[in-house]
Amino acid sequence: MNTSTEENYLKAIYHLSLQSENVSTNQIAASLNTKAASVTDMLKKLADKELINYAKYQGVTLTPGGEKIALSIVRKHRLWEYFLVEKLNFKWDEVHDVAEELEHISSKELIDRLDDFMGNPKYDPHGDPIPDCNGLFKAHELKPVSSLFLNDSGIISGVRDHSSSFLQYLEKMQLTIGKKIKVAEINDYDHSVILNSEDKKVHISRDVANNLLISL
Amino acid sequence: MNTSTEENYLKAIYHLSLQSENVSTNQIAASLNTKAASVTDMLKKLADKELINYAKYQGVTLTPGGEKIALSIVRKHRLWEYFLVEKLNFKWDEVHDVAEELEHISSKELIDRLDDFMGNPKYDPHGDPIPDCNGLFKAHELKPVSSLFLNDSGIISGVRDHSSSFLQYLEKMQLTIGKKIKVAEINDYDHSVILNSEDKKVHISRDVANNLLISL
DNA sequence: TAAAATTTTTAGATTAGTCTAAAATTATTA
DNA sequence: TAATAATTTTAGACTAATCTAAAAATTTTA
Repeated sequence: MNTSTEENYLKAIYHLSLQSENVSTNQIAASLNTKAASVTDMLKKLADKELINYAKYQGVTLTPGGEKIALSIVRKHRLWEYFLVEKLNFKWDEVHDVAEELEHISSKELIDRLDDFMGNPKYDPHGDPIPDCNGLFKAHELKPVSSLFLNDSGIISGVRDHSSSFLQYLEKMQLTIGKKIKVAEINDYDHSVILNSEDKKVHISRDVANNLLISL
Repeated sequence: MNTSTEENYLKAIYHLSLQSENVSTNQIAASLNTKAASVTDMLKKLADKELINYAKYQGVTLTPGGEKIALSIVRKHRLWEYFLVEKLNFKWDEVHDVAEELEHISSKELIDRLDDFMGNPKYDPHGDPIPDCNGLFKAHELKPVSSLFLNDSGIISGVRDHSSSFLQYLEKMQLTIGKKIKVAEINDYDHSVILNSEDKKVHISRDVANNLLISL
């Protein structure tokens, strides 16, 4: 078994790997709110366990074993988020911290039964795909609202920013997962966008448009 | 906040306190599968935090603050056990270890919502009372089968031994929570007991009779 | 391409929890 | 009640994870 801390490092490396091939010590330190020196120590430990490929100064990648563990943590995190929202009526901006704790409960039996109990959901409350018990998942084909052209339309299916302030903002604007939207206007000057959603016009900034993801 | 380890010590002291007024270092060591020296270290720490009353060589008791924390852990443990059995179809002998992990999830909001989700159950799958969100609970008035006389009857409402081997044995004998039983025969020689349960006779040893609890 | 800036690693401490072995205290019993 | 036994505490060491400060390596830039 691995410690929660090791699991958190593997998960962080997994998420960072989706952006850049080789993940740097500083990137990991930033994402875990820790110091580079601490990261180096842990990288040595994870490399000894053959969970990451690590060469001094060269950054890291996950080995297949490390990725398997990372995916099991992601699976647990997303299934617990789904449970909190769908069964316990938490709001989508309230679940992250609790799921960060729950994801380290080790029982595989527990998580597989929880998955069945909820009907094997494919996406969590933020639209992120939930790996199945073998670590497999199919991601939506998502693009940011900012990449759409005038009169393009789509369905809100995910977010790039998971911060509660962003999620609360979307909630207030009624731009939540599943809503159908259409681009009514694009402002050339500041790249803000006016959307049509359920017969109402919603004006969002370039930043928001960049972090709001659509499927067609 | 306290660490999981501190919580485990407080919980152990709480359970041991139900048996004997002052709890000894060795009792705690045995119940946590650790060594007396480790316990002494932790007792100092808990005393510094004013969670226990501790005088060298004299054993410990919980302070009101320590008891409050212990009860919150017991509440979480029992509610999670109820969830595992009632919602996820675990058997009553399979839930202990998972609940030992889940009881350390810190969110009070989570556990109070879980409580509501399940309809605020009063007893866990082993018949132990579940403290409410203020730490209050009413215990069943329970007595062991071994204390009954011929032709006495009652309802199986709890167990003294929580080991999975004992629980599995009861399951096999169909002596589970809620079953009505009547003492059909008491063997003077070995104190074994023959029970009538649902028109069937069940023969149990003195040991089993001692660990099986009845309400009238 | 050499100097400067940045990133990463090493060295050495610190904290929480644990351990063994030895010393101190308390309890038992003869 | 003095010797013995049992329990408890202290002393000193170890592991996991973290930190600061300094050294080493890499990258940037002029």
